[in-house]
Amino acid sequence: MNRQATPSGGLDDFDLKILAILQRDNATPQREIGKAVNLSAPAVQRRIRRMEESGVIAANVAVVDPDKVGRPITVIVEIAVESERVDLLDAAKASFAAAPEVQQCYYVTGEADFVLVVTVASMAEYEALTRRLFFANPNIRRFRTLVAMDRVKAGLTVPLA
Amino acid sequence: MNRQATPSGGLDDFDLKILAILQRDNATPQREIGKAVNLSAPAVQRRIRRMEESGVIAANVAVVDPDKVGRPITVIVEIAVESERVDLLDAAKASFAAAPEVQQCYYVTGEADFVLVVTVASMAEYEALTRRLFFANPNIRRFRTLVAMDRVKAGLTVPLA
DNA sequence: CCCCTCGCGATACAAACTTGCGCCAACTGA
DNA sequence: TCAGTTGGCGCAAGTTTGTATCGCGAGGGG
Repeated sequence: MNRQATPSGGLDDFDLKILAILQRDNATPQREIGKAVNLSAPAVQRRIRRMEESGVIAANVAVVDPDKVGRPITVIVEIAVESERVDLLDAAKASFAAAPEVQQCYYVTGEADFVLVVTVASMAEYEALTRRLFFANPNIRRFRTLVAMDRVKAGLTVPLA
Repeated sequence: MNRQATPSGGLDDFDLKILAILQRDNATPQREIGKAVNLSAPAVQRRIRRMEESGVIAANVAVVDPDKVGRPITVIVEIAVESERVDLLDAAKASFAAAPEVQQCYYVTGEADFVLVVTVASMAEYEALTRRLFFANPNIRRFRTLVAMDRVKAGLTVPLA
């Protein structure tokens, strides 16, 4: 085991460099990655596979521009619940997670209980979503809507080392 | 022009189906995509290329699990500014966008002016970030921190049609 | 001191992508 | 109505890319 100086997760510097490249563009040929990190293509391939199997790489996806597919509106929603009973929270989580308009959902501490990032085609659609997800759930005490005027930055990139 | 019934963007049903697949897994072979949508592999390839060039597909990336690379903490930050002067807002946007810990940044209407999604390794790192991004900027009036206890759902998937 | 294990590099193979070509359908304008 | 034009599809060949196998060298433990 010569994977040296691994601060966490069993990843060495090679893995981190490969991840950084894949995070930016996962269509990069393995040979090119190998050249960039001074490793052979098969070695790169083995490391990628290992990271996919271990879940370090959770998915390989295409990022779609919401504006270009008729979904120009992003809203952030803060939600406060009545009761923090586990079953009720789980039900809320499940309903949020099941909605395709909900890109992201975080259960948080602080003045709110949930924060949602939602993509919709129109405010009418958002209004319909509020009925379906919020007003229909008696455990939701109130929610606060913040409409995004500018999507300054939107990604899932994780800083590496 | 037989691209029929295109509600927006010049995309037909084939394109949308292809997008739906690529959004879930962009390593899917084109041949397999072709079989799924009843098109030949080259046709799929042409459509993908066109969508990449037109920006419908903004990027092809690997999604990295933050937990697995030593960044277990996600926080949502709401920021209120003093002045809405354009140059000051742009400066703030630029500073947020430049920070690698900031995954997402939205400029919003409502009680807050910005919403940030931030990934950090520890609260100490977050504290350092607040100094660097918030306290160092006199135009930031106040900020509210919501620490995520559960990342219920986190993606960039856009609902299609 | 030797053996065992593990990872890397090189090569060979298989699969996927990419390109060029001919065909067909739909739109345009006379 | 009909010819011209445009744009997309499928097929097949060429090329790139990904994948498996082998042997080698470097630690670690018996």
